[in-house]
Amino acid sequence: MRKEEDFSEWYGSVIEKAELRDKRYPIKGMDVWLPYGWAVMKRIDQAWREEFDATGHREVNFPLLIPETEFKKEADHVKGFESDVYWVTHGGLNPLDVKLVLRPTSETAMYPMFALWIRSHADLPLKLYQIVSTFRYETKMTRTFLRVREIHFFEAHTAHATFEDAEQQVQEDLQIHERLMRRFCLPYLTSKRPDWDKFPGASYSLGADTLLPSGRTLQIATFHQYRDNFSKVYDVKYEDPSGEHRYAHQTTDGMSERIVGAIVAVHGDEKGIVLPPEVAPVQVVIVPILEKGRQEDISRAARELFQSLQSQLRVHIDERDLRPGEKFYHWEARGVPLRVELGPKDLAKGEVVVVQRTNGEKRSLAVLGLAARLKSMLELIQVEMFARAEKAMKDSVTAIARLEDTRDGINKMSWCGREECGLAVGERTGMNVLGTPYYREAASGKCIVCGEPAKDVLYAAKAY
RNA sequence: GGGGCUGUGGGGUAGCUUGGUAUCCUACGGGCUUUGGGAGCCUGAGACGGCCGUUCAAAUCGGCCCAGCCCCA
Repeated sequence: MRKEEDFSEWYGSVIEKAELRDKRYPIKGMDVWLPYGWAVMKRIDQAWREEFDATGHREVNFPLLIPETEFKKEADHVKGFESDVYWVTHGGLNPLDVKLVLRPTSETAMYPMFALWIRSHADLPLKLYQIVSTFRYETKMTRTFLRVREIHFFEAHTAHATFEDAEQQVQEDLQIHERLMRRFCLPYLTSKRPDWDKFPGASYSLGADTLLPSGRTLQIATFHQYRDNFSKVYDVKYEDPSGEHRYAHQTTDGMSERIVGAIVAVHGDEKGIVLPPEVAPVQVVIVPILEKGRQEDISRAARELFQSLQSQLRVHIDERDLRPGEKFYHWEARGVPLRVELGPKDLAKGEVVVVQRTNGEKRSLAVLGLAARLKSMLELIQVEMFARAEKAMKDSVTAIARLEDTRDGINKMSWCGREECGLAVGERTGMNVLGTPYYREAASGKCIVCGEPAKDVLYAAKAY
């Protein structure tokens, strides 16, 4: 199955072959995480924790249910979500007096508590995050990792004394993402979402979009500046040094299991998925090549090798009673970055054969000093995978001067900045307007819609 | 939001028009021989989405439900 020819079918089949998720669970949009898929997800969770812990965030865990009364306090927020949340309406057989919402995101769960926790400026900034399931009642077609009804979600929520501090937080979030996406080997474009498409309740929203091989973009992270929109509604106030009571300024930063979907889509090939070394649950798989009469010797050598590598790498030894070829296919489908083959010929020479998943290259390496060699190979693979994906994304950017010229990939155009023209881009091309580049690019020429002088660059693409 | 299509072992399918014994591939269990790219032979187990109806008899006909897919807005 070639991914360029039928991305949809390819995507589904590699997930199945790699045993990441089982989509046969009888609820639309709710797939079962299989051990290997969950292991990948946990690596990503771990990366999130490392980066956010290192920047002074603390992990919390809020209840899944939110009372309707809290949920409905912020008008724009409710409007954005009420049509696609799950409602809990009964306790046992009795209708509830106050219905409960399964969180679609946790602002309305957290902020009433923030109001209790934050008393003075000394309590700020408050920087928390959680990794939990959130729920959205998707009516459109669902797709594993990319559009689901139960979302494995990362959300960081912060509260600050001033707008400037909150802006500083957004900057920190962007830096965190720079590091995270290197680890995930996902290039992205950071856009300021147009006003009509910002997160419900936000002052402004930024989105990070990556490019999938289908030519469509996928949002893989969002950052929101709330100013005091939520704090006014949830009464999140602090006393400043002069004794004045002021509303906090808040931000959020969100990511999800879509990261896994993006990695699958961006890096996979006809053999299966290809995992970046940083997120691979197994970085090196050892396959002993047994030979009649020498099984014992070879097995022993393979186990010794396994022991010697174990403390430095995530390594697995495949001792199943299968032919080597079948094991090769098995681990390739799962995207393991390096395979180490150890057979009678290698044993005689004190070497192993190392095969790289990204390009299939084989090389013989001495067992002596192997761990260090493997580690440096993994580092190189990590860098190469990012670079290759980044090139593909950048190459897909097309500057267009007429709406009829849009094509797959990311379309770049000039815009006068008026909402009606921005909306027209979406309506007349069938594409999603991603927004204006966050890292400002000089606008030139005329607005692609009205022909007035351009004030901004606008990006648009078909999006998931 | 509107319209269309499809549900057969774990996965992929044939059979449905014209009602009667469910096909093949793959995966799976056991055994022996094998092992440097998906092994071979022997053997075993496994399915008509659910409910109701029509009928002597339903995978096949009808209704409802559930699930999945596609197209349009």
